Amino acid sequence: MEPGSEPQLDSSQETETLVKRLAGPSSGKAGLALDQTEINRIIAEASKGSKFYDNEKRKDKELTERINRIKKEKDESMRGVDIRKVEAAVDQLLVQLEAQRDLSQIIVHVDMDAFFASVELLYNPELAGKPFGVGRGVLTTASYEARKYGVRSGMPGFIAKKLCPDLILVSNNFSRYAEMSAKVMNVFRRYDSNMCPAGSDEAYLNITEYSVMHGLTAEACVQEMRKAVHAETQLSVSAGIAPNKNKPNGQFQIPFDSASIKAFMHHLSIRKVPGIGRVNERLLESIGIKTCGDIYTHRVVISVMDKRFGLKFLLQTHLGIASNIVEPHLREERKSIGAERTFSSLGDKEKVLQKLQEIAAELEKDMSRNGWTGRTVTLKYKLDTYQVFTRAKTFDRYVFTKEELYLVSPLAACVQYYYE
DNA sequence: GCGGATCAC
DNA sequence: TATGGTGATCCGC
Repeated sequence: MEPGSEPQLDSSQETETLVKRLAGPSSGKAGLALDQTEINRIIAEASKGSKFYDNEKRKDKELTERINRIKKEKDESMRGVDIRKVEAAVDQLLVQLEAQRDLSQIIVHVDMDAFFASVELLYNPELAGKPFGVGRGVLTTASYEARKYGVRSGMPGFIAKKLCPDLILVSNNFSRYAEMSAKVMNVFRRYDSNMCPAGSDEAYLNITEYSVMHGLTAEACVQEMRKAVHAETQLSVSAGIAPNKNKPNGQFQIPFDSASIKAFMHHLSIRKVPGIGRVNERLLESIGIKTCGDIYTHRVVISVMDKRFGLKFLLQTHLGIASNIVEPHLREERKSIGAERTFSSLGDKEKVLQKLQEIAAELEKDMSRNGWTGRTVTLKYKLDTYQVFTRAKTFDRYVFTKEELYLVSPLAACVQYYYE
């Protein structure tokens, strides 16, 4: 490689991935926007020069380097591999996985349409038909009119305004959302008493029993349930019906047979698979995988690098096989509880310690309300460069008071360290 | 057990 | 001018 030619290549490649990264994790998810390339350019332009931009650039560079290391690792791992033999072994595993496919359960994934925005519309009908975003600082959701401009949840308000100058911004009203969420969840529960909420606006249901008991098809059940939600809350809900929890895209029932499911998966972007985020999308793309169909094509590489890519998971994804067990999270299964806050500026050490005490007090309140406790206390702190650090300490006894959380924890020591 | 990363919502 | 909060999991020490 000529000195001078490589950096050029790197920097142009870096720009493309960086511009995409800056657009945020939920960009390009729904194809509502007119011109995603132009939108991404505007976002990148608005971000340029900020510390946030610099941090994203740093992370993008680190990821690119990681990918280059993995590519090298791949070349080394593939040397001397008996491709036919590995293919045969993987194909054998596919046969085994296919034999375990269970089409007996009717799983429904329900998702409220633009939930927070829809609730705001109920309280303020003036907003109907207008582009608006919910949330100050960072948006929690955007109306469909705003989405046409590329406005997305997780996007800072000032960038959303650049994309859509007429955008109206309204504040979050979390108590309203909680109230409406409870109403909606109660409707869902009538169709599956064991349904599993996934956040405030989503849930998984197993309606097998309900449809048998009422002599209804899955589609009829879901139709009825969606009508009930709308009648009781004026909110609309989309649903995907499948033999497992990997929802089809949008409102849709997939036929309950192996061939149809595999055909559906074939062109599905790997990014749609739960658990494959922006990073894994790039890692998989680097070995030629963009769709779930590509998994089969590249099965030998995945198999040889099983530890990095997870062969079994990807083969199941290729086949469209996923968990079909729906159960609510039990209280005892809770692993952690926390509180965090972002400050625009925090002042001196005394101010920082005071804020830490306030957060510890808030956490104590949350913990005592439900009788939660734990042995490991973790401090997470973010610098104004957006770099995030954690420091944790495990005690030989359970802690729960704010004094313990604050004083007995490593928090104070870390802040001390940062200031000295 | 610790710290960094990734992911979903 | 300016980019969130909560909880879970995995990997490599």
